[in-house]
This record gives sequence, C-alpha cells and structure tokens, in this order.
Amino acid sequence: MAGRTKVLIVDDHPLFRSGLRQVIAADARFDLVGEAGDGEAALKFILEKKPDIAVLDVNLPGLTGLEIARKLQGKKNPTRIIILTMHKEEEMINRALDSGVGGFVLKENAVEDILDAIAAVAEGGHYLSPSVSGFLVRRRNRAESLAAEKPGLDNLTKAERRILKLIADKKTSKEIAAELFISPRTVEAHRANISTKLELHGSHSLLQFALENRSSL
Amino acid sequence: MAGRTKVLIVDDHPLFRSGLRQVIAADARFDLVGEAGDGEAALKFILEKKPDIAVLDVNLPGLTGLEIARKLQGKKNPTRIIILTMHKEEEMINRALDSGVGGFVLKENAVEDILDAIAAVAEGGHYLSPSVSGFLVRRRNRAESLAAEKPGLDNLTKAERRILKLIADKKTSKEIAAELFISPRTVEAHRANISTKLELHGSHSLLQFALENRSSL
DNA sequence: GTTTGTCTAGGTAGGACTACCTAGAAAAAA
DNA sequence: TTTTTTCTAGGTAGTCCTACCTAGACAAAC
Repeated sequence: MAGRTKVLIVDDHPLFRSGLRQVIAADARFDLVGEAGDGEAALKFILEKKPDIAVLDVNLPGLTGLEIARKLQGKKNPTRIIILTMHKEEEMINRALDSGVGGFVLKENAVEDILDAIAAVAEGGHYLSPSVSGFLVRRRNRAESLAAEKPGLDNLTKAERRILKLIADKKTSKEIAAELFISPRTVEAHRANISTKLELHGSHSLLQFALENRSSL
Repeated sequence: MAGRTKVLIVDDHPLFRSGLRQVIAADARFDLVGEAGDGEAALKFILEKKPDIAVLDVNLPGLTGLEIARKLQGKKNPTRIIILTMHKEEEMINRALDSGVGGFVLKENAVEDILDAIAAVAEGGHYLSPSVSGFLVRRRNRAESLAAEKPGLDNLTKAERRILKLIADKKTSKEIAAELFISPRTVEAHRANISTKLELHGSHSLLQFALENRSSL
C-alpha cells in the first residue's frame, strides 16, 4: 500500500466518534481524512473523496451503514467498508457480507479490534471481530447440538439420508424415484418417515428443512 | 494464553509439511507438537494429545479435514481447527464454517497467512485468507449483478415484493392472505405474476427462490 | 428362530402450489 | 382525461406434498 491508508469514520454519537478518532489517529499507518454523523453525509464523502476505508455504524440517521455498503457495491468505488455494530445478530452479519462489507466489528470490542480490522481490510482482506466469529461458530454448533438433542439427523437410515440429499437438490419425489429406480410411492413413504423423525409438519416443511440444512447432509 | 500455543500440522504431502514446519517452528509463539499424514492419525492425535490448534489439509487420505472438524465439534474438544485448501470454493467454505472450523487458509497464501491464522484462532478468533474473503465478496457481488441482468427483483411491484418477503418467512398463501386482509386467490395471482417475472417454473420454485434470496429482499 | 428394523409399495384423503384463463376497481402515468 | 399498470378475485385443472393406513420381502440382531 503506497502511503497511509485514508480512513473515514461515521457514527452519530459524537462521544463514540471521538474515542474512535483518538485510536485511529494515534496509529501511523492510518490517516483520518474525515468524519460524518449521518448516512447521507457519509455517502457523499465517500463518493467525492474516495477514502480507502469507511468505518460505518449500522444505526445511522438517514441511510444505515448496510444501505451505504449496498449502494456502493458494484459502483466500482475503491472504498472498502467496515461495519460497527452493537448486535451480534447472525442475520445482520449475513446481510453485511452480502453487501460486500470488508469488516464487521462489534462496538464493545472496537478499541481493541478496529486497528487490526482497518489494516486487514485495507490489504484486501476480511475482518470479523473474534466475538462475532465466535458467535457464528457458536450459532452453528448450537444448531448441530440441537440436532443432536432433537430426534435429529442421526436417526435417519441410509435410504432416508440419500433421499433427503436429493430433496435438497430440489428434485421432486417423482424425479428421485426415477433416479433410484424405485416407485414414487416409496419415495413418499421415506419422506413421511423423515418428517416424522425430524418432527416436521405442515406444507413443504421437508423441502424447507432440506434447503436450509443442505450443508449438513 | 498461558505458554506457547501447541500446534499439530496434517498434510499428506511431506514436502509441503516440511515447509509448514519451518515457518511455524521459527515463531516463538508456537510449539509444533506433532505432524500427521492422514486423517485417522490426525484424529487420533487430536483426541489424545489435545493440541491447541490443528492445521489440516482438506484433501487427506482417509478422513478429510472437514470430516475431522465435523467429528470434533460438539465433542468439547479444546482443539481448534484451521483448514488448508487449494480451492476457494464457496460451498467448501460454507461447509467448513458449519463444521466449526476456526480458520480457512489457501495453500497459495499459506506461508504468509498461516502464522496470523494460528494466532487469531488460538485467541478464539476466526481467520479467513484475504483472497478467500475476497472471493466470497466477489461471489456475492456476482450474484447481485446477475440479479441485475436477469428479469430481476427490480421489476416487482410493491405488493409483489411484500408477498415475496412473507413467502420467504415460510408462510402459506392462506396465511399471507389473512395477514394482509385479502383473498388467498389474490395472493396466488401475485405468486403467479412473480413467478412469471422471475422466470420461475415448476413445483414450489417460488418458495425455493424466496428462501434462497431472503437476504436480498 | 423369532423379533426388529429397513426398504419397498400401495390406498385414500386433503392441502398447497402452479398454470392457464377472465375481469372489475383503483391507482399511477401519459 | 385517457391509457396503462397494479391490485383485486374468481374458474378450472393438474401436480406435488402431507397425513394417515396397511403389508410383503429381506437382513440383522437377539
């Protein structure tokens, strides 16, 4: 990276902003080129001044940080985004990644993490606060351990598992039957057994389950 | 972290292993406590010696690195996993995260990244090779730009968009109708129009689409 | 050797979604 | 204001899935 990394910080809380300012300004690698307190000003600054990194709070008056990220992506703007948030909600993290965000830092860890995050993202990398990634892992483990407590995937027989995979491939019972050289009625019998074992009820619940758990099959 | 981080490296290619060995052994923070060349030996070592970190190749004779990770998770084993891979395939990364993997390092970047990865993961963090995360972002951008080329979500009207969101919430047409105080037949008419605009055909294709694109709605 | 589990497959019923069609009322655009 | 789009809603038909049921063949476990 030639020269110092140009950084913009955006947060509607002046006190938090000044804390961030001190931490970033004290690091020789970074050059704090601007601040903003709301979404519109932030977007304007980014489009005009093109800083290397924009550190955005999620909860911003006007545009949220995620909305700014989404507007920017595809616009071949060189500025990479780091999102600051209070909440470690899985859905928000997914949305952030979908919006082309380069980093995701929890406010409670901001002081310790933000410098590493800026450095990593400036070099084209990706940064998640350790507690965020820990949360992601925990969430996934929880999903698996729930599956272990529950009737669960483990109770499925070979044939059931094979069919469940094909369901996750969006195949109908008829298509699955043709592929396995068995009767569609047999496939439906397996479906029924799978649904019973997994305690799935209601319309197309098995298809939904298969799509959501495709990776664990 | 008390003392040095105990590290196990597992790869079936002796040459690559020795390269890795030199890099890790040269760092004072880490203590290389073992090596293995196949999956079974690796799993045995992990269960018995409980290193802090296991660096696993994906392509291993016997068990793959991902399979080891999956077997370990939930077993309250303290060892955290870093996966080494040649391929930056999205599906594999997702599976790795689902398996509770702490780090994901591309072999082409291994020499530069592995030390950072071990340090981050040993402290409870999460590490993705910059080029992997770059790939993830690129993949997501590609998905969005494809959506822009295609007939796309943009052509949907307000009512259609509202209904599509509710479909993604796994609600049936009847439930959606009750929620919006309209006839189920109206909801079905909207479904039909949405499917036409998105060029979706076949059984439950709209439900599938809604579930897969929930985050972009 | 009998029991248990699994795979197979059919009957019947009903709910939910797709695929076509028409058509009036309301809102938005020209 | 006229035209177009959108929202509303119904008809009919067919497919797919769920929810119950029974039942024979076969292999593994007891």
